[in-house]
Amino acid sequence: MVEFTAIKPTRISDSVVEQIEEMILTGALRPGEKLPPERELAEQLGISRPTLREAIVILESKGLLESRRRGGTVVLDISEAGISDPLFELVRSRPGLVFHVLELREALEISSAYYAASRATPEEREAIAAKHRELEAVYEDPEADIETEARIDTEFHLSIAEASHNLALIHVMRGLMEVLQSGVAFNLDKLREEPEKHDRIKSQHAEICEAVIAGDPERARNAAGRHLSFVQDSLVDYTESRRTG
Amino acid sequence: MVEFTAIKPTRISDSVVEQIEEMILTGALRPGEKLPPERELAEQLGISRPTLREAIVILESKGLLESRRRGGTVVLDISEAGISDPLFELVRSRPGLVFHVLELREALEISSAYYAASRATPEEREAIAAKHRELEAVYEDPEADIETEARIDTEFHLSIAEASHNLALIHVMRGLMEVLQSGVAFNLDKLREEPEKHDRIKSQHAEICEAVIAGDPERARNAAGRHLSFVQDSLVDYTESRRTG
DNA sequence: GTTTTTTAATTGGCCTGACCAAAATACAAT
DNA sequence: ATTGTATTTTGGTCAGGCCAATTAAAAAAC
Repeated sequence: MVEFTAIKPTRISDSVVEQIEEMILTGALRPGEKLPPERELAEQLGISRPTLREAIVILESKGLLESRRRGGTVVLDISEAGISDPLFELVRSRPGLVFHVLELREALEISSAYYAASRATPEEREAIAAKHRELEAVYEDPEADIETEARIDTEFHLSIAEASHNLALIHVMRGLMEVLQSGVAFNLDKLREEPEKHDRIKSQHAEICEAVIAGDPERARNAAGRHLSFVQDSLVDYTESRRTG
Repeated sequence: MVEFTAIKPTRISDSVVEQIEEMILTGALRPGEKLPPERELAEQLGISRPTLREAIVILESKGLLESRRRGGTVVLDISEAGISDPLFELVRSRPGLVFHVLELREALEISSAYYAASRATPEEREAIAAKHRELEAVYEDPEADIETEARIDTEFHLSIAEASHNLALIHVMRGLMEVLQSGVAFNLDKLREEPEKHDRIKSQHAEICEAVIAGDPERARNAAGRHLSFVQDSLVDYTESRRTG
């Protein structure tokens, strides 16, 4: 008995998607270029407008096109598209989910800190301390840009996760931090611009660092919890204030 | 000078995409389930069929739905859609990582229970209670096979995660439970065969359930923590005893 | 009575044609 | 010249219809 794979009759809109996708990828359609108006293009392709629109909205959801009323449909920059993690896509398309991700991060950081305090090797403790010193240095440096600070911050937290000796935890944390940093980080960065909050974050980092290095799991866990709660609350405040005034 | 961010008038099809997407991600729409016929659904949503179709083809291109002529539109298995999770492969190749996954699960369950107790709607609380009753019934049924019990068990825990209203949490929990169930479940199932431990798990489930339904976040969090700690410890015991004797 | 064939109903795929509203342009008025 | 007002372009949406695949029911054949 031979096995046959189910065949899917190609939908007309799907082949249009492929066609335009290829034109964009090969450079036949360059970023910024404008597609013909829907009515016109539909006629050129010999299909109806609703069908063409199906293709267009798909390409739009893929981040390859953008349509504006009266403005036509333009090709976007491909370099801004990409990344396959479904979670990433989700958050990118719906910024409100940052809070979900932060809650998840809180859960993970608490565990990370706890296990790191219990299990970290002397080398790992030293690595964490080193990252923390680096972070403090960036804090003091008026020249340092916000992006560098965010990167070091992330690395500091990841170094703790790594010391937890839990591959699953590390795996998820890595993905999470990536999501938070690319495309959403601007939100978090705003926090750093408020000196008062900046200072509290600084001391929270120090506390986590000390607890982990001292090998006090309970204290590390609590410190991590406080830190993430504070970040969440601050972000809520910021979002609120921007919304209302 | 105030800064204004460009606003894009939401397209109807996009909001439908979000709506259905969320229903799938939260589990309101389960894999295999069939959507109403396009004409009917369009009427329910108060929109036209072409517009609804735009939403459907987008979801199809994302791998969340599949439409067949005459067959209707069905929800695909999200886990099969994004095969990409490396965690799965990792655990498969190294069974020792079950403990890592269990620790991660502990972190997630604690948060899930906490937020579920805070945020669950009456419907969700009832759903959780129903799953728990189902689980209790399986406990009593001497005919029930271990596999069914494991499945219901998983569903019970997932129903709590879903009530947390946190998509990121749900997303990771789903993947985790799948990893635990396929290929590693045999380990956990052994626990059920020891009557004494079985009973304790049973009462722990009851406690989590009660706390979540009562809306007591602290108690829910603690109950979840105790449960997962116990599962971990039991598994350590079992692994030890098998290794030494 | 069981199997095969025919028929009918359901449902996604596609089309035509139209109206609306946002936005850019051209034009008129101040 | 600047402001205000039509006009036109163009995406967003709707309405209703036809086609074709597929399944389920009914009829026919065995």
